[in-house]
Amino acid sequence: MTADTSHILLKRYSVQPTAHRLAILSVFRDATAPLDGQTVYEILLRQGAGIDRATVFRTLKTFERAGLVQPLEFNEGKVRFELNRGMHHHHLVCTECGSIQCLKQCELDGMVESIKRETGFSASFHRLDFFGTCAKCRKEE
Amino acid sequence: MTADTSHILLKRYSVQPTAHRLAILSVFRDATAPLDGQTVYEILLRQGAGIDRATVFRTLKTFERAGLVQPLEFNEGKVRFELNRGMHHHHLVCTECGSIQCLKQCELDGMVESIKRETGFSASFHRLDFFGTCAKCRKEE
DNA sequence: TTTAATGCAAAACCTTTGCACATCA
DNA sequence: TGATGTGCAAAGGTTTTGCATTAAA
Repeated sequence: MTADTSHILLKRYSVQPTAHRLAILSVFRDATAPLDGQTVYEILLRQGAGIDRATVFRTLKTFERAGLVQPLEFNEGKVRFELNRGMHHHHLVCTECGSIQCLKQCELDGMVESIKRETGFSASFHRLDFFGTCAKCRKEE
Repeated sequence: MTADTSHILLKRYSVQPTAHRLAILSVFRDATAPLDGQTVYEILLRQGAGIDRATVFRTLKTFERAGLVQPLEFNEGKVRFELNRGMHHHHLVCTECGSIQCLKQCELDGMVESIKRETGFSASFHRLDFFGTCAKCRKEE
């Protein structure tokens, strides 16, 4: 991913592409798991970016409202975010090592339909996360 | 539900049944939606119970560890809990009025199986919550 | 020039913790 | 008595906010 595509991506989501926002977006593009605000802030500091924590949190809210990232909660007392890469999916959260894997896709469209039919509730999005023990931790026991 | 059955319930979960814990349990039994610690605390104060906030939060952790309640997160910056009434289920969270309904049951056992087969991840529990607009709010628009 | 983004400092909010005292087994 | 629960006060961690300054459209 070049800086150019990041620039275009922000514009597509109607987010003004500043240097800080491009940097934050880049952190998410490099990430292998959803990140919380404090972690994003620390990564940027380590990269030598002079940025304020408040800016990071404000930007995450901006990204969220724009639909660029999705908030996730894994029972940690904080909110993580992940890039909205088009393909909606779910997570496997290992309660031993803390690793978070993504499932390839979501198979709940039928469920959304039947909920609407039966309850009148119109679900615009959903979250499905599995908590348990990952393959690696299972072997180690 | 009598006070007696609450007493027995706590013992069954190996939780020492004190007056405060019975009161907190009773709040959950009367609740129609999952509750966060601060709300439980305020309900108890309104009922005239002299209890400390720390005791409420400590008790919720105790209940959670004992398996008596389940923690839930709905993107609110706080944790809600609901009584573990045996029947595992999911939620419909209205993003307009904030109401939370429960679905009758869960149909994801097959998915848990296929995840284990395909990824080796052993899911001991999961969370599935739908966010959108409830029937009432849809009509009002 | 007019609007939006940022840094700084402070605060808000939810939650946890240390310690002394009270209560239960 | 010995272990556990509780109140009080303080602090921890995450996130938000007001305001002056800076940068962008």
